[in-house]
Amino acid sequence: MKQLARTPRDIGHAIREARKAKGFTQKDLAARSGVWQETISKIENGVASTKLETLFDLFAALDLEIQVQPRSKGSQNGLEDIF
Amino acid sequence: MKQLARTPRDIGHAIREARKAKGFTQKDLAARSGVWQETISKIENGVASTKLETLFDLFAALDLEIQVQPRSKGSQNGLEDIF
DNA sequence: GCGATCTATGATACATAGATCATAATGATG
DNA sequence: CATCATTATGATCTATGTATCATAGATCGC
Repeated sequence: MKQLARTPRDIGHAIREARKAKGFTQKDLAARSGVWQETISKIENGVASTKLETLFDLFAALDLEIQVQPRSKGSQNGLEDIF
Repeated sequence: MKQLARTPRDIGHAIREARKAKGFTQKDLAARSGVWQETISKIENGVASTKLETLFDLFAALDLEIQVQPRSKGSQNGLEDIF
């Protein structure tokens, strides 16, 4: 399961998906990551721009990592060679 | 050119690489992204945890995007099935 | 529908990221 | 070496992200 992200909102979605995929509640994730449930709620909803530090705390708790790559051409879905 | 990132420092490296690959100075990137040269310097050196917003400003100017994915097992280099 | 769990929201306080200016340090080049 | 471009550092101010507590709203099982 890979998720492209170009906006804070995209990141929020990816986190929510990963959290649910693991069967965690926000409170669970809070406990595992050290980030508060309220903060997680905001992040998942893209309400606020997050600090990288916080993001990586969440990623660690969710066993996620990110890959920095050139923008895939012509689409938002991460598939290349659409045209 | 894909760069794994699990820490703010990793992100800084990726940004510096991408910037140089495009032949931009920090000042160039500042002009294109709206982020100040001084701030870019700090980010590239992993001195400070960045805001996602700022990060995506830089990514946009560098034609980068990120992909959120499960941590690759057993290594830091993004290759799977090492063992 | 009720109660319990889960998520969102509002307020306050504090820490810190980023803008901004000045300047120092470093690096490349004639 | 001297100069110019590039990058780093230091200070101040402002904006905002996060912790924290309280609670409202939503969701789900019974």
